[in-house]
Amino acid sequence: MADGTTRDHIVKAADELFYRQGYEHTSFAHIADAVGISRGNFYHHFKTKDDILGAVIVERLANTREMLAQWESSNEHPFDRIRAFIHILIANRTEIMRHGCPVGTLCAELAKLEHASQAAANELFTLFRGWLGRQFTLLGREAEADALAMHLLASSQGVATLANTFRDTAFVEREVERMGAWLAAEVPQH
Amino acid sequence: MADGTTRDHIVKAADELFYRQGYEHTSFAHIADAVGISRGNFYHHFKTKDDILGAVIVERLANTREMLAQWESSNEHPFDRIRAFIHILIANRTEIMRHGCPVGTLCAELAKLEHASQAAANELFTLFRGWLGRQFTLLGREAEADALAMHLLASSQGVATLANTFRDTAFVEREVERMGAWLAAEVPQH
DNA sequence: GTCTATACCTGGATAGAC
DNA sequence: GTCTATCCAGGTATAGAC
Repeated sequence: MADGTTRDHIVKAADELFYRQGYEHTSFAHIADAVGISRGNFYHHFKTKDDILGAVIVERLANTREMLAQWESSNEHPFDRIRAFIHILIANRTEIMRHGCPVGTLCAELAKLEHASQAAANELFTLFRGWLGRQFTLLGREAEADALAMHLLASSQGVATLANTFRDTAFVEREVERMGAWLAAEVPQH
Repeated sequence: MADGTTRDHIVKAADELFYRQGYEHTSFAHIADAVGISRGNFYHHFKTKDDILGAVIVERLANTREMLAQWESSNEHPFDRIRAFIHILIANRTEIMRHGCPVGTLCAELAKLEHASQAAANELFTLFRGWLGRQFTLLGREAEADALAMHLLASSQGVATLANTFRDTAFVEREVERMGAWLAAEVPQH
């Protein structure tokens, strides 16, 4: 997202507000206040609120792809790449304890709304799933790569949900430790 | 909930709709249609929409306590009781794949809304947490009982979230299998 | 490209008849 | 205890001036 344009500011503000407050609960007034524009001005940039959500998801997909590429380029060994994935629970723990996982909570909300952008949002999970699966394949676990990827995704989602409910830092650290041990046991050839 | 009264019907319908559509997305019109009463009639039974949510949570807490007592009375050994907990992922898999876990998704939504009933909803998780912890204590894992309970809760939440996203029955069965294996490894003295 | 003003609707909530 | 009628706030969306 090239910084500067009003459209970009709208997407950025909407992204944060959708994460913190939920999509449905966030009104144009909220976004307008955050960006510092008038409500009427939205419709020069987007036709509907759903369009803003669509742009937010496109933005998140791009950011996610970039993050995965980053983890890949800065970690030679797939084992360390997967550890980088696990580590986001620690790196983002403050935000996760406050608002949950941005991917999981968005997909859950859109599922309840039976929203048209549900499939697009689910693609966020699919990105992680595919990427993790490829790392497990590289580690010689080709046959179970997808199952291992799904298990790791599920583990991180569960930690995020309970971290959000109980706001317990020690719990998050303990579970991250456990996930690291699980990973080491699954790919001992490291 | 004694069957029969209009108030009970409202709570029951609201419970289901809050689960399927989310709390905020469910309007009085939705509930009125489901129960077959007029909108104005609500206010004879409840002062506000929040009051309906409060009644729904009270109802869910009672049902949960009953379910836990049931698992306890119909399973002599704590190991089997914990297995009963894990098994709800299988028993309720159709609903979970459609709408997620009723506890996890409600707590997540209320957290985003910063809703006054957040603490009451979180108590649902606390019921499971305490009950599971007591079972692990009975199994001789007193020191780590709460951590084991939290881990199991997190596992089931993660499975529910991804089941909701990907609607994959095989995934749920695989993860339940895995949870059973984990349990057997944690309490081998069974 | 941004603003103000406003239309239109939905949703929660109230009043009062029956 | 249930209904109809209605109020009011807030939310999305539009029109049109600047």
